[in-house]
Amino acid sequence: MTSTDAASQNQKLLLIDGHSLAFRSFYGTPVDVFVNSQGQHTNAVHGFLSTLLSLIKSEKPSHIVAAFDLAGGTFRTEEYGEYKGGRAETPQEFLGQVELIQRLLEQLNIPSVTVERFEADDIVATLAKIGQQEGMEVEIVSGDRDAFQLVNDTVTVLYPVTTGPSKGIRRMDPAAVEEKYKIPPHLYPDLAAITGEQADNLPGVPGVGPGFAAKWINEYGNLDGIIENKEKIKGKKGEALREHLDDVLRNRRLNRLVDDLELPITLADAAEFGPRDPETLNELFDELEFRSIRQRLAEVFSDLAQAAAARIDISVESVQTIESAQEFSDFVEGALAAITAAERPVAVPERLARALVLYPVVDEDAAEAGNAHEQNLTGAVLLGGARAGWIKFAEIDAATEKALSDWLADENQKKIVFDTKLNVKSLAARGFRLAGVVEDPVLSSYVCGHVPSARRRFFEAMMEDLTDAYLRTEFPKAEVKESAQGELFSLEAEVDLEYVALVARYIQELAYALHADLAEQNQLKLYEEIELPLATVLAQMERAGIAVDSTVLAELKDHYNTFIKQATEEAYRLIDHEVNLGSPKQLQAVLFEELELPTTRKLKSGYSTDAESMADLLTRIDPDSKGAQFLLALQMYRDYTKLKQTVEGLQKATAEDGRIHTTFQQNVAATGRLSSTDPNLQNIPIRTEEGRKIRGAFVVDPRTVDGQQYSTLLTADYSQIEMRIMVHLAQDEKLIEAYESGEDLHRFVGSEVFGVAPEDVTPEMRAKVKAMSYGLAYGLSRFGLSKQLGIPVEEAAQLTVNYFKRFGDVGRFLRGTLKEAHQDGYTETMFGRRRNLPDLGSSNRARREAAERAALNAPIQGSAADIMKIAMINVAARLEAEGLKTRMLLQIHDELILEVAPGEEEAAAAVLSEEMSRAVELRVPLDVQVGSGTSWHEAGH
DNA sequence: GTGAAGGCTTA
DNA sequence: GTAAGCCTTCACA
Repeated sequence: MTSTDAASQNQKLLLIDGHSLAFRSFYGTPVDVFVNSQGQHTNAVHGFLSTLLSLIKSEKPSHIVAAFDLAGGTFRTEEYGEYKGGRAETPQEFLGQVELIQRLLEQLNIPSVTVERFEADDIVATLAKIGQQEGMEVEIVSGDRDAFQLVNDTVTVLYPVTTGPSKGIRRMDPAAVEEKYKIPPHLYPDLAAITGEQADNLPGVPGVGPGFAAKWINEYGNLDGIIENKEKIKGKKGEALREHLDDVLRNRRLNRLVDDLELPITLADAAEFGPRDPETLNELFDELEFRSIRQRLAEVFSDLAQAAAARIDISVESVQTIESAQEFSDFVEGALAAITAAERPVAVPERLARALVLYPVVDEDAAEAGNAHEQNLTGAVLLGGARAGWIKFAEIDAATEKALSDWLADENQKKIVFDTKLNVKSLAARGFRLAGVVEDPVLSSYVCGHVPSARRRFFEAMMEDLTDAYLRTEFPKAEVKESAQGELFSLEAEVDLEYVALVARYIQELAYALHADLAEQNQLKLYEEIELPLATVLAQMERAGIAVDSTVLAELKDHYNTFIKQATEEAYRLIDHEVNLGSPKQLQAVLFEELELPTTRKLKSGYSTDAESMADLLTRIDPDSKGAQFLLALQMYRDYTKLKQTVEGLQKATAEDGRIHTTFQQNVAATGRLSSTDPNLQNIPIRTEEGRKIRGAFVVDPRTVDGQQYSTLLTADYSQIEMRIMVHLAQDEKLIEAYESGEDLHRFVGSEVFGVAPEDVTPEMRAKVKAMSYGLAYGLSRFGLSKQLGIPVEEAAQLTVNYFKRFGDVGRFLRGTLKEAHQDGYTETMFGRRRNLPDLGSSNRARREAAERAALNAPIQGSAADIMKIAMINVAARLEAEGLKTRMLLQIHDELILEVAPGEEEAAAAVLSEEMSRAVELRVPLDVQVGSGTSWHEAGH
């Protein structure tokens, strides 16, 4: 193979018929969504760029050229005045968009070629020929069928289909053309000459379509052959052909593409595409008011840049074992100096230029034996650049431990830590305090929109996913070898130093890439002022846990069990046999076959047996019937089984210290909320009296631990925080006033919507507007509202109309939120937290509408989450600053639970309610309700 | 053992 | 209609 062959081997030339793609994009992208504030429509520009980016990503061209038509005549109009005549006038909204596309292409360094008196097609044909001669693969993006004549083994036409079900790019290779037209591509112009081309205003032979044209071509070889044998063609169609032969010949002259034009560019000019100057490009995007697509563009081109650059090895140079205080300080100094010296794929962000990776290493054996909520540490890896140090806790003297301890607690010694919350806990268990964490990939990736799926929340999976996404390489997995017995076991019992140091190096490179992404997305503030400090607060809460009274739990379990037994026996008696009441499948057989009850809503297989369906069934059947009695027994069985399971879960989760230590997930909820697992303490029952009893088992710790006692539990919750945020964001003066006056909001809204005095608002009216108001924050539809309230859809629709008539600002706010979300592809909370919603662009209606509801809710729910997080940080800081021993234990979205030290009751209540209500200043007051008692049940009253 | 389906709890 | 987590059953490895 010669060197030229090698060079051209992977070269691919992408040719774009600019006007054609612009037009296709115009009709394939909603026109009313893409308008900038100057009133310039930009939908064609957006669609064009979007297609271009997908093509660059999927086709990986080495060269790109766009060809455009010029205004004014071409050699074709000179020959035939009506060529392309009779077209509808260009839509008003399309005007100016081609110029914008050309400016965009210029910024992307993609040549836009025009030639006087010729069309874009001719330029494309010329370039296709040149590319082919150079041995390149050629792909032509064009919605003009004339381009099909260029198709051969190395030239493909990518034909955009912008509407209909088969939306996307159709790849027209020789086989595809032949399949569609039953003739080889080079004969396509012969066929088109006969049938004519409506789009070009070229009439063909009347009554002859592509079927007959193809038949003739196959019979006589080509158009010339047909003309030679024209007398042999019989019937009306033969007659019509002979009559319109001049048209056919003219069509054939006009649809022949010219492939030997003189062009103002060479192929070399097409090879250097990519953003020219980020600032100018951003200015153009600002002008277009495009947001989300910038990210896509950056991704596409950073992929290219990374693929083009030689892959940089992520490796560790040396691992030094640190055994003395002197070695420790020498190492820290050396590692800090090594940061900038190391070779790496990503530049070091300035804020991380003097930060070392801290990677505490878990003792696997001890971890399995000990309790799960704290890891047992065997030592720690420190790393700067490619230099690693290893400190084994068991093998250092007091002076070394002191040096390490001081370094960990010094907030001026900056650290990069993967999972701050976990490591603050683990280090605390060993008596170390951790401060100065400036980067945590768990949190930065979350803020950047990376929400790990439930199954990929563990360390290795996250490292794999983030390494793939940000470093474009593979994360090396821990080695697992087979033992002689064939069992799999990890070799990490004896710490594999080389490996853990390498992991630290990957954490470092991820930190750099993620931190840069944070800065780019303008989210450093949210990250540094909320998420990072919150991690330490949460670590303290998890470490504290909440005390439970195991006697109460045991009694509750017995209590619930008696009802379960009663319900089970009653159910069996009614149907004369046993059945597993926990099995929906078996229940279906009993209810709908044996008892022949009316059917409920359909599921994938069978009919629903859920509580709502059962309640509905009860209203439809004779209350004295066997069926009704069975349903009542089932309801009781379900209610009490659920409660018993909850109690059992809590019993299992109670640690040796008599407390339950939940884990707060800080990086899994799409809106910015926390979640709680192992066990979930955010869904402890409250709505029924029987369920509420479980809250009585959560108590203030009766014991004295390390000389510390506690006297009460203190709870505080925000009242109607999401409604208040909606009113604030919508700036609805009437609702703001209602909140300021301290009036019952739903009563006020009810009086407005139903046009009665506030005192005349009935409970039904109040319930309706309350559901409506909350529905708004959930992106409600009139169908959802009608179902919720059990009223006809028309009444729900009328209610909505009346609501927005009175509170127009709320409607405007919601519409504006949706429009912005569509434009940007994401929503933002008051503090700039983003939620990406790629499904807003889905062609699947159900998915799109679900994304729209999420878009309406995310800014509201997310802002509430932000506010609570700020309050938590401030509460923790105030408690510490005032030297109080009172501590925070739980957060349940809009509620905080504190354990109060004796004598601090008043001070703690003041701190809590003050910090919660002043976490943010809104146009409406943030009411906080406080309660206290010796149990959660009592405090919640 | 694993994963989906169905069901239920919270804010 | 939003956002979560956890339980049991059942079919499949």
